[in-house]
Amino acid sequence: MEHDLVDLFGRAARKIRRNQMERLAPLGLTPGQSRALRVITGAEEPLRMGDLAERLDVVPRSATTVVDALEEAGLVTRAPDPESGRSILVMPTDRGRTVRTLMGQARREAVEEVFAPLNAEQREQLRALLALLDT
Amino acid sequence: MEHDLVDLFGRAARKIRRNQMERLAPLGLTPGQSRALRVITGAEEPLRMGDLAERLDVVPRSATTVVDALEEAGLVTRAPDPESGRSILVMPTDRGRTVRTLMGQARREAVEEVFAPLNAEQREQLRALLALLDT
DNA sequence: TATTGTTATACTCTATAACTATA
DNA sequence: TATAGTTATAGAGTATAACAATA
Repeated sequence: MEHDLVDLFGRAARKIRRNQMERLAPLGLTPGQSRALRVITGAEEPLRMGDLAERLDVVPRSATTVVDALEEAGLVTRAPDPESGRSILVMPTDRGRTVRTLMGQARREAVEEVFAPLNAEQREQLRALLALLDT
Repeated sequence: MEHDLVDLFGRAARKIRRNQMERLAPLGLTPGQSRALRVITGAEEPLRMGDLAERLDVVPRSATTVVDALEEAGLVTRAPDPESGRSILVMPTDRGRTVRTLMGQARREAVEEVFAPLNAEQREQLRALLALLDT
């Protein structure tokens, strides 16, 4: 095995990405849209665009693109923030919440497929190590 | 921490990608080009395009793009395979080998920065877990 | 003048499909 | 007809810079 950590990361990331695209396509979602929908439906309060971008770990401009797509698909709506005036709030529609549920199922199947070589203990180990990197 | 394995993977992958782009930019390389140059310079024999694609885990068309860029930068050359006629061999130039060395340095610095939160034992654990996924 | 989000634009990575040349 | 690589094209993700509206 001549692959270093970065290589192995890239290989796993490509595999995950392909799997996600395949599983999410029937729902009309890309992996990035699914991620954003998960954050938006998971938030306790409607999110401002800037906060969404931060949680997604992307620049604000990138959040605009993904919310445009989700809005056009009828899964989220934008509304002016009554408290700010220059902020915009994003919140899920009923359909968005429904799709979010279906998506969760697809996602679990995807995880099961990609991480099949790891047992429960190994997955937890991996999760803990990756969490350390997320700082 | 509300992130699952796939999320954490994505977050780490984005961090690695940003770091690599920054470190490799001074060399005029993208992460994908650097990866290909590493495979090409690391091969014992000149590689056929198809073999390169396979080792990079991409479709042949994607190998064409990256080799185009490396060739234009004077880091690799293409030559017809004397044994096949419809195959094309890719091999590094002297400059390609030089850049490969500089690149190795940049890469080690990048790894050190991104994986700083992990000690040697944890990195080895992570490497082993990721290797299990690479099947 | 600083902040929030968007329009405009570009680049990286990857993929499918159709075509060319060879076998 | 099957294989190797390329041309043509597209879509997903991300980014910087310039701008409008608001504060």
